[in-house]
Amino acid sequence: MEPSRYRCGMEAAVDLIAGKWKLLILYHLGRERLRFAALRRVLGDVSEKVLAEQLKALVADGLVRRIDFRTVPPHVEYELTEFGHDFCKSFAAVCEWGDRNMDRVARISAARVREDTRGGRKREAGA
Amino acid sequence: MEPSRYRCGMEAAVDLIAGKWKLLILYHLGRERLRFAALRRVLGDVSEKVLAEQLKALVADGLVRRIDFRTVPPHVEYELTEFGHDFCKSFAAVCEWGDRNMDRVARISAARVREDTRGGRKREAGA
DNA sequence: TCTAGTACATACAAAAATGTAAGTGTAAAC
DNA sequence: GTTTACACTTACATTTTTGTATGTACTAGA
Repeated sequence: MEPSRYRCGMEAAVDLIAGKWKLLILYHLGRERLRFAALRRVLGDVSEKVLAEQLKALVADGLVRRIDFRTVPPHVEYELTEFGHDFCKSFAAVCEWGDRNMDRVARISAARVREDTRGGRKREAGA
Repeated sequence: MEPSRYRCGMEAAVDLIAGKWKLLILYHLGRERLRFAALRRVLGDVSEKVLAEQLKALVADGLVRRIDFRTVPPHVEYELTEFGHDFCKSFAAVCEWGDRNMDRVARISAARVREDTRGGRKREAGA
């Protein structure tokens, strides 16, 4: 009944950060402890539903800790666990790379959109 | 008409590796130049369609180079560009982290599946 | 001749991720 | 007393991603 063993560490890491928000969430929580609404603001355009789901998953995976002040109206903060911090640190170089190459990546991204906009040309080879 | 600017380098990086295969593809190509079928084998269970799509995107993004020997039957090899290599290097620490924590992550992943199978129960502990 | 292998493309189906809109209960600010 | 804010949840719709099956043009090997 052994679950899937990864072929390399990268597969394990990818398993934890799948999706387009988790890495960003970890990144921001790595810098400061944040409340739900504050986290949403720094992320830009996540819906509440998606953010709640992602956070729940990160908490379940042991990367993030949820701190509930049990007040009303609610006050909840999120922070990284030790495990989460350790993981997050391994992404420091990625973040720096992104900072250095931001403009280039933005151009790549923009070019991608342009490709999509023009109709993709398709060639009919045979009948 | 400036396209969206990223708020941080991490967003830019995420934009390039979105999906669950690209990071793995970059990782493997970072170690050796590979043919399509060989890459598929090291990745494990990608379908040809998906791999072809991902590779096309990576090539379009300038991270991977496609080398076509123009023979028949076809012989094509894929390798990282300089840009791709540079990016890939920034993930070295992530990979190492994954290697060190592989077992723990495997357990987390397994627990996730079990949760899904049984009815999910929720309990929270205060601060 | 039949099979297997190469590197894909294409039509289609299914699954997963994401988004939208509304609701919940309370309380402080206006 | 109405609005705003908090941290969500739920139902639902849409988008994106992933997978399946098949076809292509060709050749080397059995």
